[in-house]
Amino acid sequence: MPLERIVSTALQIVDDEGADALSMRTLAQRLGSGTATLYRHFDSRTALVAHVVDRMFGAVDLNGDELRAMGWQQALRTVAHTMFEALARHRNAARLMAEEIPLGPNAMALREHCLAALLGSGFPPRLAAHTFATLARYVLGFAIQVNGHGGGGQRDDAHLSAVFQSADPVLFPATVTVAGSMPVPIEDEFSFGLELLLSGLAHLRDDA
Amino acid sequence: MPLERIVSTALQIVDDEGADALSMRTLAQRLGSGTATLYRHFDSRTALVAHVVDRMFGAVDLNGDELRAMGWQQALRTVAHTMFEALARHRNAARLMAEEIPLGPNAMALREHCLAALLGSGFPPRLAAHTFATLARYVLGFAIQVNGHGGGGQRDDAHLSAVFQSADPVLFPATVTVAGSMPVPIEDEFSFGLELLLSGLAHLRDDA
DNA sequence: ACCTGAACACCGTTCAAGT
DNA sequence: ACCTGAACACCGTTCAAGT
Repeated sequence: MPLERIVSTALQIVDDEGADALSMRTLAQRLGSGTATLYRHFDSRTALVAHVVDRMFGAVDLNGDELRAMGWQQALRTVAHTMFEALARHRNAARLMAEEIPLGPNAMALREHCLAALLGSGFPPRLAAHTFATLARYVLGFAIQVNGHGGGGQRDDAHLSAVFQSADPVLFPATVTVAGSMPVPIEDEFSFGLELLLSGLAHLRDDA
Repeated sequence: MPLERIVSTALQIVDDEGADALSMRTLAQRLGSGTATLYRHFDSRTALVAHVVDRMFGAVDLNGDELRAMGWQQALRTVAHTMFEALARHRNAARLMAEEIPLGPNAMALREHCLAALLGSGFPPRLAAHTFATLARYVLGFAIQVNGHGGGGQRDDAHLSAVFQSADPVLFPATVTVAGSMPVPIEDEFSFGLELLLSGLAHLRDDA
C-alpha cells in the first residue's frame, strides 16, 4: 500500500465530502483496508493530516529564479495569490492547517523561495522573517475562513447580506448603511488587504 | 438551568482543557445534568459554540463615542488590539470561530462601533466595509492560529527555531540565514502586519 | 514481516419513559 | 411542562491473532 495513495485518497475525501468526513474508518474502507493498516504508515490521524496539508502545498510550484527576477513586491504578490489559489482549490482542507505551522517538504520549499527573493532584494534577515511570517499567516488566515460548501457551514452571501440589511437601524445605523457592500467577496477582501500590506512595506523601505 | 451558566461553563472547559475537551457529555456532567437537557437549550453543538464565541466578544467593550473621537487610524488600532487580546485570552476557544462569521449580539455591536468610526471619518461605505472586513479577518486569522498550550499542539518556539536552524543549508540557504529570527513571536507579527495595513490605508486615503 | 477483526473508550444526537 | 437514562450510529486508537 503506497503511502502516496493513502494521502491522495484522504485529500479526495476531504475535497468531496468535507473535513469532518475524513475518518480513519472511512479512509480505510475507501482503500479496501482496515484502520489498523493505516497506523502502520502514520503514527496518528494528526500525522496523516500533516501529509495531506503538505500535499496541497505541492500544487504551489514556484520557480525560485523567476521569483527573484521579478522584484520583491511582485514576488510577494505572486506567492500570496498562488498560495491562496492552491488552498482555495481545496477549501475544505484549508482548515486542517489551523493547528500547526506547516513544516512538510513542500511548505519548506515555498518558504525558502520566498525568503530568498526577499534577501536577494536587500531585505535584512529580521525584516525578511517578519515579512514572510506576516504574509503566510495572512494567507492561511484567509484560507481557513473560506467556508466550504460541503458541511453545514455558513449561510450563503445573499442570506448574510439580508441579515445585515435587516438589522435594527436604531441599534446598528452604520451596519445598515454599509450593508449593501457586505459581505465583501472573499477574493476582493484578500486582494484589498494584500495590496495594503505591500503598500505599507514599500513605504517602510522608502523611509529606511 | 440558566442558559448563561451553560455557556460560561462551556467556555471554562475550553479554556482549561482545550477545544477538543468540550463534548456535550463533559459539559452535561460538569453541570450535574444529562446531554439531552442541553438539547433543550441549544439545537446542536454548533449553536452552543456560537454562544461561546459571542461570549468572548463580550469582553471587548469599546465605547463607540470614544472610538469616534480618536480618529480612524487610532480607532482601528484600538479595535484590532482589543479584539486580539480578548481572543488571545481564550486561545483555546479562538479556533471555534473558524467556521462562521460571528453574528452574535456582542460581535454585531463591535462591528457597528468600528464601522461608525470609519464612516464618521469620511470613509465611503464601500471602503468602510472593505476595511472592516479585512481588519476583522486579519485579527481572527491570527487568533485562530495562536496555538493553545493545552492539547498536544505545535512544539514550542525554541524547538521550532531549532528545526529551521538545522535545515539543510544547501537546500534551504535563505531559511537558515533567517532562522535566528524565526519563529517571529506572534504579538510582534501581529503588530507588524497591522501597522502595514494602517500605513497602506493612510496612503490610499492620501491619494484619493 | 506484514496485515486485520474485534475491542476499548469515547463522540453528537434522539426518544421513549419518567416526574 | 420539564427532565433524563439508555440507545443509535458513529469516532481514534490498540492489540491479540492470523497469514
